[in-house]
Amino acid sequence: MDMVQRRQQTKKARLSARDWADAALAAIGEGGGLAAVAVEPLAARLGATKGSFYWHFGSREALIEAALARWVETDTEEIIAAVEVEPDPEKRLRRLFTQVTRPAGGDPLELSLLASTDHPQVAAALRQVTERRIGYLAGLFTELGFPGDEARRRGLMAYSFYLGHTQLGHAAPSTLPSRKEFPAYLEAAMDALLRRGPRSSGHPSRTIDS
Amino acid sequence: MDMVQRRQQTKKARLSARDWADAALAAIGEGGGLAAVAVEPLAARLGATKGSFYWHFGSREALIEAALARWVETDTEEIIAAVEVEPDPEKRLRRLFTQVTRPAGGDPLELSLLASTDHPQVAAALRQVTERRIGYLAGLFTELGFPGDEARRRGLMAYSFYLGHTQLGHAAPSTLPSRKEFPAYLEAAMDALLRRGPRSSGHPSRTIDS
DNA sequence: CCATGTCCATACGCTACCGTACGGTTGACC
DNA sequence: GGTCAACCGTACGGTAGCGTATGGACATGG
Repeated sequence: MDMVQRRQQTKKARLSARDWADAALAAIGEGGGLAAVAVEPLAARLGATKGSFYWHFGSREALIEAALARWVETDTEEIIAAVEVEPDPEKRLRRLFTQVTRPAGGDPLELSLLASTDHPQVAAALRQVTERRIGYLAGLFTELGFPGDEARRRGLMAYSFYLGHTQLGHAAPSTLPSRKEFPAYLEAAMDALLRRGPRSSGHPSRTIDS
Repeated sequence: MDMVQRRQQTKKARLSARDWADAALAAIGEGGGLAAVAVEPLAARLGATKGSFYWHFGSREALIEAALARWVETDTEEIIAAVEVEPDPEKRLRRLFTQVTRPAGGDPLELSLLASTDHPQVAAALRQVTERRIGYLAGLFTELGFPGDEARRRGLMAYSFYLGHTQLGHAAPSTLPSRKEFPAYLEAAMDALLRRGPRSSGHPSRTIDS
């Protein structure tokens, strides 16, 4: 009847602040957006009570802040790092997009955060990762030989496309191409983003081959 | 001191169901998303009480439904109609995007709805306008001479771009081009969407890895 | 074996909101 | 000028969540 037994059976392990932060992120991802970060439901989910929570955190806001901090550093950098192994920048871009845009779905956590911009902490976190990502993309296009302005523009277009696609996958998945048509769709998008051409000087009439 | 005075001073006009629906939409647009549709705050805003509300509507859900219905038919169709006066499809596309993507901001109402997809009614309304808009865009690209598949793809890309841009304008406006750089940015985007190239059918040339 | 700091449960008050009950007002029409 | 239905205010009960108070339980070092 001692504690060793109880720990094994009922996993009554003590909770850490990180446990709460992770639970908060999980809850956000599962639905309801930021509103899902509610102390009492989370406590129930963890098999604990508010008593535990208010020992680790001073308030709900503090939990949100901790969870967001965790998200900012884990989410974006991991993907970038995973893609950086590829030396060729064009292949890197393609790999990035095949990895990050799926025929349906998309990261629900990120979606929920995008949907909670009215909260100042979330807005700040979002600005941070957005700038990081667009910066990375712009760098990619620079590597591909585009001049500064144009690289930035294309980075923006690429990220806008990603954002919109993610949004679509969540709000109207039926409009997205099926799994079979998807490669052609992605290829068309990459094509539009990568093509070089004589713009800004006249009509976009001529089609430039490579 | 009598009622005539009061009516003139304090505009104590009776409220209609539409007044409530409009107030609901306004509240959504101003912040908080769907959560801003709360009976008691709306009542205060209208200078009335719940007693009035529950005479016109059976529940908060009924109000949401009414407000969404109103939004669906007014918002999308108006813009399409306004743009349809232009006969040339390419100019129509450009006009559409210059009208709908601004250097910052974007329709806050639409943003808030996008952020409330967890609510089933909102999800349905969103699906409806999304399909309508993508369909319209695809039709535009068909008019421009693209074959069916490709037109649909470009319509999707165009709408994804729009969605992402709107999202960016709300979540990280500082990343968007300034008012001065904006025309060039939009032009680059139109250019990417409109250019015809050697990849519409068959295999994706040799740009793909291997 | 007991003392102390760590961790947690229980119980409580507070606020914001939904929905209901019911009585009062207003205005059109007879 | 009375009547009836449309319209609205007030008062109430119910729920969900935040934050606080307080008394344990449990481990660990003395």
